[in-house]
Amino acid sequence: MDAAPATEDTRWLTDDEQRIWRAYVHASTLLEDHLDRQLQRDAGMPHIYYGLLVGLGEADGRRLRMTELAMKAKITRSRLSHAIARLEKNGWVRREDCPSDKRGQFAVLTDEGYEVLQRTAPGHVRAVRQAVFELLTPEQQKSLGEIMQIVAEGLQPSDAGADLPWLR
Amino acid sequence: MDAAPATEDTRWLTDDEQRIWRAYVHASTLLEDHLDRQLQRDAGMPHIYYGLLVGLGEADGRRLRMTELAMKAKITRSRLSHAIARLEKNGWVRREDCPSDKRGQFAVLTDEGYEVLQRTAPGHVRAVRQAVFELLTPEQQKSLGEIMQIVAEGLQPSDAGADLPWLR
DNA sequence: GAATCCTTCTTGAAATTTAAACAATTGGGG
DNA sequence: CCCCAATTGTTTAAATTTCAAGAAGGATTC
Repeated sequence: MDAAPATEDTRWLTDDEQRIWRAYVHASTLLEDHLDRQLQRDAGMPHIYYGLLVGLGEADGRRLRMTELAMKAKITRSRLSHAIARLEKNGWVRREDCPSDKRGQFAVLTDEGYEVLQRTAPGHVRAVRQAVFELLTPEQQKSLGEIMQIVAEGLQPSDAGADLPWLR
Repeated sequence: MDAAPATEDTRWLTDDEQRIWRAYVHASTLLEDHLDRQLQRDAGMPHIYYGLLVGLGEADGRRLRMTELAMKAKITRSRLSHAIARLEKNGWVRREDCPSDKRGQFAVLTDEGYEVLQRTAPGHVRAVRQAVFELLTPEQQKSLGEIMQIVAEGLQPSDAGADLPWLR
């Protein structure tokens, strides 16, 4: 809990940058709250848990290794362990041992979990549409995608091009 | 935990919309995690708590009614109560009774809290710069601000124009 | 001024997340 | 084969958030 070097003068945010940053923080907070409530009400789980079911639903055999799922969802393995335990209690996911690696576990979407997904997906898509896409012009949508792609890449550089080390 | 009307065909997200939405979800997740870790490490508190101190620091007399602070930070009063209790233990905030409303409480930034803010703000600003502003063109920054402003307004309509009810 | 509803804030319990530590297994060198 | 570092996933406890309920003061109504 130490501090940052105050030696050199800090380059503060300009007024414009402040407005932009605050708009982002507020909007993302409100949006996440909104979607959490929508899904908690209609599907009985928070947004991140819903994302786990979606991830499994899209995977081959509706199953994924824990680590893969954690990476896909951008959460820690620890957090995933707890989340899957909860979803298992709901009967929406089950675990299976990995044959080729005795340490490994698969998280598998159950039929019941798949039904939950089918039943609740329309409402969630509608919520996202109403909160975001219906309010933005096509240009703004495109811009949002590009911006978020850049930010994500900055925080979690993908290995695209990792086989071309001389380009780095 | 009921579902949404599957009667009418759902209007799913297009491929483009999917990409945009996923980019947003991933980037915002990564960014919030990143800032939480940065502030937890350097300031000993999560991002939202830091925002509370900032809110108080900017207020007249470095104090705000609980409800005002909760609205400014976009969190529930309950969550704020717990958060302020924690910040009080740290000695960074103290509570004071409101003279004009016996139900009311002020959250007041202490000198110690102010110092924490001063000491840690440069590092936080740097983190935000590095993760966002340095990666975006001026046009993208402007666009981001506009988009987030729109989304926030959609989820939490301000009362701008509330005195012109005939316009609604 | 009494009844009633609303607002303000807190509380306690349950759910979730974080952080750190751990067991089990794998894979690579020597 | 043996040693050792890295990987995989879980577990525990502490911190935080959510949810529902409630205490207390204020505001409105009649």
